Amino acid sequence: MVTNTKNNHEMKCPVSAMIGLIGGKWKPIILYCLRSETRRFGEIAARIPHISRKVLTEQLKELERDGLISRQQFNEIPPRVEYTMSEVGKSLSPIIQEMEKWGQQYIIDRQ
Amino acid sequence: MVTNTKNNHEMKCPVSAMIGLIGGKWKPIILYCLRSETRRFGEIAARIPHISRKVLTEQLKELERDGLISRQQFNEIPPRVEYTMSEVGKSLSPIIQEMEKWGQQYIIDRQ
DNA sequence: TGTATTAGTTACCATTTCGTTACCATTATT
DNA sequence: AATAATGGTAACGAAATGGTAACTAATACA
Repeated sequence: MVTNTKNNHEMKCPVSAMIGLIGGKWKPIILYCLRSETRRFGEIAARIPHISRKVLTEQLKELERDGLISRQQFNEIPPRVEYTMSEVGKSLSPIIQEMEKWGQQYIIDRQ
Repeated sequence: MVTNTKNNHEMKCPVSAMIGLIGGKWKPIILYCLRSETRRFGEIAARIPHISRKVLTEQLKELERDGLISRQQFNEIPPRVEYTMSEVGKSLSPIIQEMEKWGQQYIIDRQ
């Protein structure tokens, strides 16, 4: 999945742009994890088995950079960082739900 | 999304599955190119500048394997091969349209 | 004979993405 | 003094993806 928008073609295709935002191996699951709850870094990691911290960090950074989630850091020891869906991220929910329905049906039909 | 429950986190997330089908650098553009017309290999290549024949072949094969398009080969010289959206592919159109609308708005808002 | 045409394939390389392991800073607790 | 807790980084490598250039088969046509 190509996520950045340096390529002109991709910049002009809104569908590619959107797939770039929510695609990749882990982003759908991360967004699902945050769909209705604010969560700490460690909570997300615990709820998504097999994701490495490095990749989780990277994906969260991208999601934040792209405005889909927001990150709040508390100056405590040990550190606390909370991630929350932004309004932009929430505006995606209906489409993601439709994608989910379609994907489920597709999986069933293909079996 | 059903992925990240403890018992079946091996199971693939339907949203990821769908993104896998239509994601990547060129598939959205290919699907757009075929949305209402049957087209020959060369026509698709001509309408998508900068795509290499190798990658176009690969992506068309995957789209066909996944049931989103169908391929019809005519035994002529020089060869003729036509690609058409399948019913499954067409059933994606409403979602892709929603993605397009959302993506357009996102691009506007981010400028 | 030589060239054009179509829909690819093959070999090879570059870039992107994903994964593993070890490590860090700071404080409270033992 | 050692350890645990949290939210990361750094170094490295493997795998997936994308790109380039050369090549192919079969026939029509000049």
